[in-house]
Amino acid sequence: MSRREHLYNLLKETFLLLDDGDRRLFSQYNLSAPRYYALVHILEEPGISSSGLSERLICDKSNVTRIVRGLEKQGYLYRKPHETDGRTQRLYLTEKGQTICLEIQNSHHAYNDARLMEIDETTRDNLLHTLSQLHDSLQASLASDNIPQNGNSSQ
Amino acid sequence: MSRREHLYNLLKETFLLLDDGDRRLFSQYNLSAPRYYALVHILEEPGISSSGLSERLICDKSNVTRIVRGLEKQGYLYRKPHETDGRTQRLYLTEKGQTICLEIQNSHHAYNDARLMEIDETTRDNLLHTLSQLHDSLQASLASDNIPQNGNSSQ
DNA sequence: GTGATATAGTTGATATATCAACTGTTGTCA
DNA sequence: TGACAACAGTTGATATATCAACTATATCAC
Repeated sequence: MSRREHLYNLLKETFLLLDDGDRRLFSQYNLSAPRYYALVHILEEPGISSSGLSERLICDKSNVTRIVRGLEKQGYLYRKPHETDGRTQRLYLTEKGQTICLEIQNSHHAYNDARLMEIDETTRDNLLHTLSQLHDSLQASLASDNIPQNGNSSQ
Repeated sequence: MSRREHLYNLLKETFLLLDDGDRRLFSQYNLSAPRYYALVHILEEPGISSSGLSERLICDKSNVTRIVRGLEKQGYLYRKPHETDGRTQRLYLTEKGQTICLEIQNSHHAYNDARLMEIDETTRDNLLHTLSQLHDSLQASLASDNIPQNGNSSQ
């Protein structure tokens, strides 16, 4: 396996490890990751619309419809029609929703601290720096739509 | 935002950029990432069982049932009952399946080379090294089931 | 050999994700 | 003002993912 292929696999696996830990953490509170992040965004911007939320969650708005419905059923948020725009609904956390969101935020931060404190500070700074470079370069390459084309588009 | 929180977000975003590029690449061939990786594993180990495949894909075997069904419908694989074990089915790629899998593998490798060649070699080696440390440390921490417990399991 | 147990694979329920199509509302502009 | 485009949100179809429950076969223990 080439060095670059190795780096690719390492990045994916490292993410999956982080993600798996997150999933386990959130599930202790009977929440999925998407539902938790929806709560966080509404906490940061009470009254946000579904469209606004879909931009922040970087997902389709139809997905937000369903996530919001679930959180509403759990009693963590409620909707109010927009004062002037009849198309829009504003999203707010209930008290229960605020409480649980803050609680999970705390334990998530603590968890991240614990997980990422295992490696020493020099390594961490180093990683931060080099990863930033890769991140920016990937972002630039995606923005320029730099995906290899295949000639014979096999259906 | 703390340095550790920053590193966490950076890792997630970098992965998402890689993943988004992958998704776009595979979709040029009318395949999803899970279907593509299923093909790769069957190519590497012809005759593998669904259970074996679910271990390699790290997902539930019921998920494999559905992915295999889709690939069968696309004409990329076929099943044969196991010679001695009546419970097991063996999975094989059709010629069409082999062809497309090899084709995508090539363009995926080329794509990875291109994406990851943007950063210079020193940075890449450095990243590889530090990321390895983090990866191993995360793996160890997950293995020891090191997830913060919440006292009041709010349901 | 038979009875308990484990394994392989499927199905059903549900959540998440996308895309396409649709309903209403708002905004534009001629 | 009245047609038309843009936008907000929902629903339906489909794919992916999990878990629980089930069938059928295999294996182990006695």
